[in-house]
Amino acid sequence: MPRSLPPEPPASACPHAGACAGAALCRFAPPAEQVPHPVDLERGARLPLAPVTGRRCFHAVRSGLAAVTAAAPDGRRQILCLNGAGELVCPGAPGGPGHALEALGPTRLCRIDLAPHAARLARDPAFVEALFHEASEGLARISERLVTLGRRDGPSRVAAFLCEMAERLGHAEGGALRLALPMTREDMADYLGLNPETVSRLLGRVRKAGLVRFLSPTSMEILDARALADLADGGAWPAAAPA
Amino acid sequence: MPRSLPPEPPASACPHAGACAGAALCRFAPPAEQVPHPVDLERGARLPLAPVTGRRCFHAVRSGLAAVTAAAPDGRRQILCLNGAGELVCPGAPGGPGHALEALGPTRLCRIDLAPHAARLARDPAFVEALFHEASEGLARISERLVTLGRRDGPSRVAAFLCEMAERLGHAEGGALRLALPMTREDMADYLGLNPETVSRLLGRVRKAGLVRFLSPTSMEILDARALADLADGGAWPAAAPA
DNA sequence: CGCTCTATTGATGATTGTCAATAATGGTGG
DNA sequence: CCACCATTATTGACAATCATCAATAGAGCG
Repeated sequence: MPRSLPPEPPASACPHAGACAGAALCRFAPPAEQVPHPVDLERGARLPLAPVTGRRCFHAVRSGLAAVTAAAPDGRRQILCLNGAGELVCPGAPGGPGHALEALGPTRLCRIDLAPHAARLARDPAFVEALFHEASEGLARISERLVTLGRRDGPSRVAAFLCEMAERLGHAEGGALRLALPMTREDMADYLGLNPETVSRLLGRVRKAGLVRFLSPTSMEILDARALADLADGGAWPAAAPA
Repeated sequence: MPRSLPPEPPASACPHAGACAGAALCRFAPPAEQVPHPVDLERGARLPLAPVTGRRCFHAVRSGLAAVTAAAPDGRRQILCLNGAGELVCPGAPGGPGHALEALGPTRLCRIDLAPHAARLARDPAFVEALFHEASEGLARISERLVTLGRRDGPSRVAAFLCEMAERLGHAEGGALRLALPMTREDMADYLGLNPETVSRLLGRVRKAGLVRFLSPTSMEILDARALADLADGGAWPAAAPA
């Protein structure tokens, strides 16, 4: 699995014959441009995010998992947002030095280059409205994350993370909710403002409490989503499961 | 001073005869609407931020200091962004329960209600572009803050905060850079993801190191902006000043 | 002048980070 | 198919940071 691309979602409203998954911006490309521009990245591959190109060239995640990352002053990485299959990488995201779009696993992107049509599109209210809508969504998501990093402790962050990812990327599998996250503990730490050892410890506690079951370090089943949500909201740990 | 409004900046490009300070959106209001809609708030006053109104009704800060706040699951407050005189409260900011625009001191806002013209403006690319531009700016600022909360320790957060506010709200005064912040330690703590006692301690350390001088708890002079910037970027503390 | 809210400071504990060692995983090549 | 290797994950010990509780001091406002 690791060397090959993960499965792709079904075709969507995107005119690129399903090549771009749910890219709200594809429809503004003229028919001649409506062909997929797939970009395959392997884990760790980074695409620089320049402020200029960010408004003319967009990426939709077709499969895999991509992260918009920033560098702290001391060089450490902070993941600003995660985008799974079917999501558009937030337009208006900050670009510049230190910022990049990074693949966390084997990832296929659909590149939407609207630069040749920038002049025309800038006068298309529907296009700019779509742009604003996406930026607005991104703002709402990152605001939620700011609250998480500013006001939640470790257990709450990890629980909230699992809930969020389960909702966005999980899929039912024999009655249980299965979640395959192509992320290392370090990736999670960089997303949550913790360090990898702490993430590992907290995932261990969540496992021992019987809230999740690990099939591998990156694949798990959510056993008690309710308790997880409670924990995310500052609730207490449930008693450890007997088994 | 506390009961009266702080001084206002000079008139800007805003057509409201300088009533709105630098509001990029004012110019889209028809002439009949180009009269000030001042809203005076005293410290602690909160305006609910609904997702719907957020796109039709905007606020520019004419004087004072306003904060977009969110509530953590446990009820604690997290300040998402600060807006001083001359700044437009970020459009596209998330609304909904727990979110509000709160005055941190006596504050006068200029309310820009474009709801009656929403239909027309939605078809004006220049308007939507201005909206996207503002949302994009907000996204860049909040991303920077996410890095701060996720990857900076207390001293670095406080130093970065002082640098940021000095740049945005400070004014030269007899060779020194003076900064009057209408914020309590608790406000700063809610902005920085710390608690008030920690903020107080860290400000004390910054003071003892000779980087700032306090004229009152909310008014200070930046004595060594360079050392402050170094500290914000993870540098070491300079030796304590003799005096 | 006194009152209330805010700020400071101290003592203490909990959480998290750091360093280090071991175990497990996943991929590679024999 | 199995052994090997590099990377990742886990776990422990310890230190540093930050939060909490509490008491005192100071500021702003009536």
